[in-house]
Amino acid sequence: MFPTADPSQTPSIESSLFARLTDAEAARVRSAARSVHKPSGGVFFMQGDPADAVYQIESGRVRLSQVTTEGQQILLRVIGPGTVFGAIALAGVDAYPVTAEAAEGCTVLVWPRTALLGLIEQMPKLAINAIQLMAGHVQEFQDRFREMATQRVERRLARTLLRLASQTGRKTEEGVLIDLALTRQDLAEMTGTTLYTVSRILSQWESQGLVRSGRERVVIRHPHGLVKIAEDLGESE
Amino acid sequence: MFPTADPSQTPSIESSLFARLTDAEAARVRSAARSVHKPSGGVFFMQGDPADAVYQIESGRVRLSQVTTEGQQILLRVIGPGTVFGAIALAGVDAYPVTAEAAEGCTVLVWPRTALLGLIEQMPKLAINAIQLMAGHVQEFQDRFREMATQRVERRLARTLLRLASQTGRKTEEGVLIDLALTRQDLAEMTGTTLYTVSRILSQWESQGLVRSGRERVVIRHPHGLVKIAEDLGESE
DNA sequence: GGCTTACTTTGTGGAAGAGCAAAGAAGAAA
DNA sequence: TTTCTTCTTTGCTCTTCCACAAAGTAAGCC
Repeated sequence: MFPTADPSQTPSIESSLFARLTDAEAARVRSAARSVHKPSGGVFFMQGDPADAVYQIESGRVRLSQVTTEGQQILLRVIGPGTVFGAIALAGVDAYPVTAEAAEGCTVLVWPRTALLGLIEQMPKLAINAIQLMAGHVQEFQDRFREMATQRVERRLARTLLRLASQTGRKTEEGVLIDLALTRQDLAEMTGTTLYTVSRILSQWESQGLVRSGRERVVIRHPHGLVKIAEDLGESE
Repeated sequence: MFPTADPSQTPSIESSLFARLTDAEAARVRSAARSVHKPSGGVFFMQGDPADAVYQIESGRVRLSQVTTEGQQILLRVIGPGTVFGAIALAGVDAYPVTAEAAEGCTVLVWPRTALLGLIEQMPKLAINAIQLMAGHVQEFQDRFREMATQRVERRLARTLLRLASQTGRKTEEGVLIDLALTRQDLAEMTGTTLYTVSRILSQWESQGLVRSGRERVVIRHPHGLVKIAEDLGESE
């Protein structure tokens, strides 16, 4: 009942590169990578850097953001263990379109682009996995684009929180805690609004008992209420 | 100077499935498809249909649209010859997330999902091509998402028109004619606004001599002016 | 503790754009 | 031709949301 069965809600498949590989194959893929650690704030790559490696998170969280030509920043996603990023390198694009930085201490696997391409040549299942990965992203951004085009801020914010909760939420006795140091500014960038509007909406929700929020912290006390807002169920249960 | 060198402008690579295949390989891939014709308005697949085939346009134009749970429609893209669509079927997703219909009489190549997957197993280059295809879409929608989140309607509309012009525009003595029967409603759905706002902006541009617009018709008379709006170059140059 | 810094809240004003209504074109059909 | 339908324009109102300002609050550091 919580992340809902709404078809438009991004399913967050996060099919790893290793899906449906045999143990031996997985080991082989794994051994082509090296493990790297970054402290909080460390940068994996910057927007514009040559796209020459693919990453998978072992532990920690990574922020993917983008800066517009006018200098406005937006936060595309915050991802956690198991998630692949930088897969665009497989497509022979010259530069990463986003910046990836460690939101906390992170350990990641890194494959040099050419190594992974070589493996794909020999292991079609790996290619299918990569395609699935990409397809998931296409869907996610198509959905978010549509959301952005058709829905109002309050609803988008509700969705952002629900997405974050389902990805990295942790149950506490108070509710689902979003276990990331996200400022109002960050939430605003993810939702496509301003920090002021985020603050106002959260205050309103707090007065309704839906959430409890503090500095860089949001606890969802009544997920069902947020889902109602996210899907505009009006007053029907 | 026209479609611009702005990095955020979607490059529209449209790398076909056939890129970098030898003639023999291309012929083999080609022979796994059957050619199908649809009259204008014909539907290739509906949002929600089982995703069991991949398409490439030989001639004509195809509209890809999506309907939200509330019944709002948006027009994601209008694509032309050479463009692949329905590639999501490769990812083993159960249903197409969009509806594809012929905007005019269309001839397309159709690959059954399983056939193409079989070919991919034997032809790694094909897999890479598919990955490239997907990666292009990820970038496109990431860009459009960012655009939507950070930019105002006027600029988004300018970009929409420039994109359409570069894809399907035809030079006339009056300017670049967008050679598609797109209503104000269609443009609004692509841009993420209302038909009223589109109409107003076009009127304004017309009075400035930038475009000439009529029923389901837009001629860009002064592309550079639109580019200026799309990129907010102010009065420079 | 007090000081500094970063984050958050809230008030106010204003602009962008949505939404409705109604009238005007442009095709299509009869 | 006239009629019908669809698309477009424009005026008006109203909501949403942005933007700035200023004060409040929490965290880190000396």
